[in-house]
Amino acid sequence: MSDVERYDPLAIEGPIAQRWYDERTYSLRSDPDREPFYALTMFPYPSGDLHMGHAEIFSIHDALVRHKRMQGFDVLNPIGWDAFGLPAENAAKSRGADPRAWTYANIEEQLSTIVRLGYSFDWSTRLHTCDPEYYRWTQWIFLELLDAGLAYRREALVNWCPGCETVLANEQVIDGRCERSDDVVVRKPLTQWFARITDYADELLADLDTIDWPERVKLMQRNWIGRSEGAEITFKVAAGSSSTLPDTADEQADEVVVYTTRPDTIFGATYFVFAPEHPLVRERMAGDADYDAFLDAVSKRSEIERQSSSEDGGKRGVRLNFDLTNPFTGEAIPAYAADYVLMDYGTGAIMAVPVGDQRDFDFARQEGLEIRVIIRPTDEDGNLLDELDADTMTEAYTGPGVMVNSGEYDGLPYQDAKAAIIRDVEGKGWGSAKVNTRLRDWLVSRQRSWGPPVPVIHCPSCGEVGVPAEDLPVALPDDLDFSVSGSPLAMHPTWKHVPCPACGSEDAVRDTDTLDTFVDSSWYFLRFLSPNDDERPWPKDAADRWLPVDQYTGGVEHAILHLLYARFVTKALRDRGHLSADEPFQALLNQGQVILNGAGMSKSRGNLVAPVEVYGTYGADTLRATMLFASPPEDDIDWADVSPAGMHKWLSRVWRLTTEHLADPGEDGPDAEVAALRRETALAIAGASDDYEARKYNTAIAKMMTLTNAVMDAERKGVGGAPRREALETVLLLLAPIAPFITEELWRRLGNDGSVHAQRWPEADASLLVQDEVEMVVQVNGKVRGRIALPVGSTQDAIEAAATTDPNVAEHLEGVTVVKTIVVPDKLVNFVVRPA
RNA sequence: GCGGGCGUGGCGGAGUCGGCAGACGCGCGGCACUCAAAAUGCCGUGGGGGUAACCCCGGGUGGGUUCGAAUCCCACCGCCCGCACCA
Repeated sequence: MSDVERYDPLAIEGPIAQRWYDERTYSLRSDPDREPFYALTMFPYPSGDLHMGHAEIFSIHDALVRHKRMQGFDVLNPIGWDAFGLPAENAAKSRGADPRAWTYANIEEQLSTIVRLGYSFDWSTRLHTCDPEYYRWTQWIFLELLDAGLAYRREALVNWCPGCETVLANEQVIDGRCERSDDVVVRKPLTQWFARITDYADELLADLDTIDWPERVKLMQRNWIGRSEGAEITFKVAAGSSSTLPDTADEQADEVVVYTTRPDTIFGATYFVFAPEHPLVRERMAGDADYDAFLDAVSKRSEIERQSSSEDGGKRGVRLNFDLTNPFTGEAIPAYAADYVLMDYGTGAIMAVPVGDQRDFDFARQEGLEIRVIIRPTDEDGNLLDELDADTMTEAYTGPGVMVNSGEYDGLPYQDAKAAIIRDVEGKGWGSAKVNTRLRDWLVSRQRSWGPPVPVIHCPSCGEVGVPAEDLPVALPDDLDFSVSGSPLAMHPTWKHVPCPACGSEDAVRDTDTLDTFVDSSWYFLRFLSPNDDERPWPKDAADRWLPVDQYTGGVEHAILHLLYARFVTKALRDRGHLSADEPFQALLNQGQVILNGAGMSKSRGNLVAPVEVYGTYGADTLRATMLFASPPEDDIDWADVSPAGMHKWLSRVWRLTTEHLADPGEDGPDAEVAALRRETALAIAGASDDYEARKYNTAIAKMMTLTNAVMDAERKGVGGAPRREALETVLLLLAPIAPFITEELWRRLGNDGSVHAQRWPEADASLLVQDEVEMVVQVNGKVRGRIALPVGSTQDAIEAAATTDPNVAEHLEGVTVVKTIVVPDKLVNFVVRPA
């Protein structure tokens, strides 16, 4: 044993990695005869060196990619960096670093680790979103949206993060806090750029059914879109309302539209609620001290406080100085303003039905308002249940029922009443059916400066003018002062002053906001199709060949943000004629996290395990294989539970078995043992192939381990020569996508031509998989009492006969009566007995 | 509160069209090699009983369906994730 070379991964891996990089070994062949396969992993943000999370996702992704290549696919496997964003700017602010230099230094560091770990990206596709050659086209996409009417600027109550000094999209606010900095977000009225993602809400919802994504991600998107069907109904301000205003308000102001998903409950609307900031309320309550105090209190409260007030059930509101008329009952009902109605959903006003809505119920109880029963509960089948009692009920009733106290609708099941009332509302001109979504338009502008400038010029006479395509990119100046508070770009002394492209006015200024990083990443998978093309963002025929991405891998943290935006941008670009795909990513895999002792690894916790600690000791193959063997890709990996040392031991065994075989191939050995090993080889191929298809790399590795165990077992029984070589080569082929270095090195040492990674994926010899004899289990009353060996396809009679000859089975059949015999061919036989 | 998912050895996990529970590995114990250790290899390893053949128990808990349940159904317990006043 001492005469063969030991497995020394640190010696063999580096040179191979460097060669793959230098020779661009994995650059796309783009062979039209091969079936295309677009494999994409979420491109990294260059925050520093690669961490364990990157290593895991890349290890999963690379196993998939290398397997697909061996299967003969023309694999597009690009890599780039999501290189714009706030950390670079923060580094500039806190330590005076140049954001560009900081970013590129981090990219180089990550790149060298990626190369070292043997991930087979196509380096010719490399891009960075902060390069002018890239963001030129990000700006072009914004102008496409602008031209299509899908980008617009308006004032809105938006989320402002004081820490980041910028606005945020709704999707970036988690529990009232900034998803980046964790600062409490405040609501401010500001004029901002939005993308009209709500135009695509229905399609974004419907097309979820066409893509192969984890159900929970699809569910999260469905919930986020939040589609609901209901009606908009107009309520009039009641005549004789105690308005303190002179009766000069125009007619429009005397009507209020509400959105409701339960028009059927309108006879139970006993009061009315406006959002505190509702314009009609502002107008009619102007000068009212109580209202002003209320509005002031509400606007000062953060989202967090609003939520905590909902937890204790408290809702704050004030009675307004007018009533509204319920169009169906003709009754005047009191109007309130309350913080539980939101200005930016529906119409900012609701009809309150306390009997059927928990929030309305809570508020009614709190304010002593009438709760009117207009529904008689039923079960799912329409059978009547006990009547509700407004005085004693403790919560709203939201289940099925039939209408009562609802005029001509009495007796109708609630769904029928909903349809009938919507019909009548439309007939009488009081409103119409309406679909609403929770999804709001995507706020894309940011008051930061390490991002693509919004390519718009504001002209005093022409208004908002898109920068002409030939003037792109609108480049960032090199001399931004990041030490200022606020936006460095806006503070720059000269940059924003340009003549208007339309009229030439010298008073025009550039928009000084930048586009959010999620705009950069909403289309990068398209730029990968022709990253160096300076004529166009991508060729349409390439998009049609490669899209949608066949397999996308990445973290579930992007379940809504990035994935929703990319879907929207894809659909918008499709409608502009730039591509044909309806969806960007056909299949999605969310890998689990790498954690330590049950807690996420993070710098702040101080529990980071750096990849280099593993590959610096055991090599990249061990790091990669350890991650894949630990669990299925979707599951979290607790680094405290895994054993790189154990994986290294097995890889060393593969090395030793192969090098020992080379040193002394030996003879084939006894026929029966040769047959057994060849069968194990075929089983490993069949099993591992299925596992690769199911992306269960942990069990695929287990099958390779079983085969190496079989090789050692066979060796003890005198098997060497060709059968052993075949088994060992099989291990190398099956392992190549997971541990690319050791397999490459051993494949070469075995004297084979070419790279192991250029081989065809092995196919199992089907004739070796079929057996002519099977072991069957014999049960008595469902308990295993024996095993018998029988030819495959034995008849029931033969099986029963053989089963009863087993001594232990016979013993259990003694003194009892067999009442039934269950035979599952080639699997088991079960005698059902009872005492005689 | 609403929605979704998951509970299998000391550990990671296999097995889930109902049909041999615990593949594979880690850890642990024993043995071989060695002066010794490391490395490597071999044997064992869910719990209990038995010299053994074997027997009993065992899949979060409790029920149910079935010849047969980790797998299907119901209830409960625990954990994880998402959403959270969206009318």
